[in-house]
Amino acid sequence: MPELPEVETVRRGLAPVIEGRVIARARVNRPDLRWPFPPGMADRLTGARVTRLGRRSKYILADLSTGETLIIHLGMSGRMLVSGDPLGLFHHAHPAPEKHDHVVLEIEGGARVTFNDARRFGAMDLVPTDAVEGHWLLADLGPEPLGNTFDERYLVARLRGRMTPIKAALLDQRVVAGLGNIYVCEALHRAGISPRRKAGRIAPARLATLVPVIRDVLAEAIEAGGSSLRDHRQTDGELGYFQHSFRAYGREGAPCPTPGCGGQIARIVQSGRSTFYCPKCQR
DNA sequence: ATGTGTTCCTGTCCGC
DNA sequence: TGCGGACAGGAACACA
Repeated sequence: MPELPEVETVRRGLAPVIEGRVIARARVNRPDLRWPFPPGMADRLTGARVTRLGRRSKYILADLSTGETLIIHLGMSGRMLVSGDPLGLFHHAHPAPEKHDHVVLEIEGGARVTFNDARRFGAMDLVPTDAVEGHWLLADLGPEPLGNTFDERYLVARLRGRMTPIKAALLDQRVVAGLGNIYVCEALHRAGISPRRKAGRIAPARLATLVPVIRDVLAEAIEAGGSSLRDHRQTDGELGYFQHSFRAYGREGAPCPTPGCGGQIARIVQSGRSTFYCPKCQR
């Protein structure tokens, strides 16, 4: 499911279509996703202008002229597809409705934004804009990995004493917000750190190398439109293509791409989730 | 507090 | 083809 690069890709595709525009009509086709929609959500969206489309971690935040903000999480399989873009340059005419089209926003001027989420692990909520940071889903999030407060000092201090494997620590959204299974595997491979190593037992200098590596892999993935394994699509329906640049994720049995390593990518399970890494060059 | 396992839901793929 | 099981990009929740 979408991690930070996929969510940012979706935000960037959505922004030119809805930022500054009015939601002419909102429609919900079921009462809930992972949780019930907030009361009267469709009515509260209808007629509102989207003043700004932002992102925090894996959440898309649509600030509205009504003083509220629509919080959107794509869960594992959520997509936001744009159709009928009046510019006609990037987006297709309205396609036939699909199974799992749960929320549809008709934008003044003719564009349509459709939220489709087969597995329904996604979520939406609508709260006063000044309450977004304190929202229970966002309140405990750690720093943005591409932001200034995520630096070597922070990471070393934050992981001091932690006995959990570094893989699990980086998946913990309170430590750093926005990484998921793919980009944690990719970052650890690039840093040459074993995913099994206890987070608090890694030498600070080695831990510090993770910071630029995480930034790099996320930036490259955003540049590539994210990674499409099965569900992720850009807002125009196109695939992302960063999956072609994976060095470890999903490559069990393949040769390790590290120059001169000669090892083989292995798959293990850590706290119920697949980890891909090279046992030879990741120590 | 910290760490781990389970759970939500649907779709797809692989082996028999 | 059909069927069962494993697995999937998240993360809240319950429990040791």
